[in-house]
Parts: sequence; C-alpha cells; structure tokens
Amino acid sequence: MSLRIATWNINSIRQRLGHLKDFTDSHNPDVLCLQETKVQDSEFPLSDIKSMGYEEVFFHGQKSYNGVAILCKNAVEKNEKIVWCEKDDRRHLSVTLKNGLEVHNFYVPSGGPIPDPEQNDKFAHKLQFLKEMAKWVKNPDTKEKKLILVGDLNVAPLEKDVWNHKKLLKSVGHTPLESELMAKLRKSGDLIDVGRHFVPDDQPLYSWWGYRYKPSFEKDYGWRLDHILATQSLKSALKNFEVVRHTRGWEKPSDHVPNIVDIDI
DNA sequence: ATGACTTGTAATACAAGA
Repeated sequence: MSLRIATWNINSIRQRLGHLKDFTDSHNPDVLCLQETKVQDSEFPLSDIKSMGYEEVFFHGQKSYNGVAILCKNAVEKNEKIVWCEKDDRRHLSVTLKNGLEVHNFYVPSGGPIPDPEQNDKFAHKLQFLKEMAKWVKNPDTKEKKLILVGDLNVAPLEKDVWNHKKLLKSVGHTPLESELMAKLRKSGDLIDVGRHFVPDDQPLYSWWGYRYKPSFEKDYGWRLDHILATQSLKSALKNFEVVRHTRGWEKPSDHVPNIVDIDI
C-alpha cells in the first residue's frame, strides 16, 4: 500500500486556504505537514481543512508566528508534542499512524540575520535546536522505528542546495556550521536524506525562493530549506519524491513549495 | 545589495522571515 507524505511551509494557513485546496486536490497527500501556520489554535480554520478531506487534523499554533499542523486522511494511533530549547514556541508535532509509522513535523528557527551565536540570540537558538534534534534522534529506539522527519529545517546543507554556494557561505542557512549540524543530525539517526536519495548531489534542488528580490523564482535563486529524512528501515519502501515547484508561480504564493515522498508500506 | 516583499498585529509602523 502506498502512502503519500508531504511537507509545506505555507506562510499563514489562513492566507493560503485556496492554495491548500488546489494542492490537496491535485496531489492528494495522505499526511500533510504544515509549518508557519501563524494562527492560534482557537482561530484554526478546522472546518475548511476537514472539507478538503482531512478528518484527523492536529495543530499547535500561537498568535502571529510559527505554528505547525498535521493533516491526516485517516485516523492515527497517537499524536505528540515535544518542547525544544525549553521554549513553548510551537515548532513541532508528530503523529504515529496505525501502521506504526511515526511522522515528525518541524519548524526550525530561521536564525536571524547574523551567523554568530554571540551577537545573535536567534542564531544561538537555531544551533541549539538542531543539536537537540540530533540528540533526540540518537535514541537507540529510533533505529527500531519506521520514522520520517520532515519540515522547514531552515538549512540548505549542500553546495547544490543553494543557487550560489560561494556567495552564500556567510549567509544564515548555508554556513558551514549549520551544514555540519545537519550532517550530524542525519548521522546521529542514520537518516536518509530523501531528496538527495532521488536527486543526485550535483544537481540543484530548491524548495524556497525569497520574496524580497522579485525575480528570485524566474532566475531560480533558490534554497533547499525543506527536508524529508527517513530511517534506514524505510529505505526500500521509498518509491518517489517530488518538489512541487510550480506552486511558487501561483498568485500570492508561499515562499516555500511542497515536498512529497511516496512510501510503500 | 537577497536591496526592492509578505505576513500578522495593531495603528500606519513594527517584528519576523532567511
């Protein structure tokens, strides 16, 4: 049986309900992980989401910033929230499906403008968050599991994960320190980088194009900030991967586009 | 010059994104 899991930083779920319907109608993910919902739970547009065919909806949001949600076609075994960096800032949710598969949805801090933890508390927070993730995934329990970790990890770790590697080495999101922490996260859980499992390292692969420079998408000045990581136990089950680039060309788009994986399970 | 935009909140300006 094939299971489709998708992740999308939607940059305000209330601004993007039309796009969400178009994407779910066309691509029909069984599990859709969203980041930057930017809505507190009492204002979450639950009936709109249910009308798109998602009966089981989990959300963990706050006013203005951050916020994550997981939309599921079918009933799940359980759902959980983990507190990271001792902050209640709504950056994680997980579900365990009936078949035992665990799906963890993350929104890692962007890290502010200056890549120095001494000068910039936001960058320090990002580094700590990535370290905590690596420590969490190192649990020997993880290898016994079928686990998928997705989300906006806000790091483009490889040279071809950004449009200009040399130019961006000192930019937050592509510094060697962040790339190293991403590598440690993967090693720590022996996780497969699903995007790079399907697209070779020497080919550009992006999931985000900034708003500030208007032609960023047409010039393909992109970054791969959104990721799907999977335990080795799922390696032979990985069947297909897709970055749904064309959503970035829609009217008033999110700056991120969906990533999809199909798993035979 | 990734500058130049977009979002939410609240009050026409600011914080945050990355």
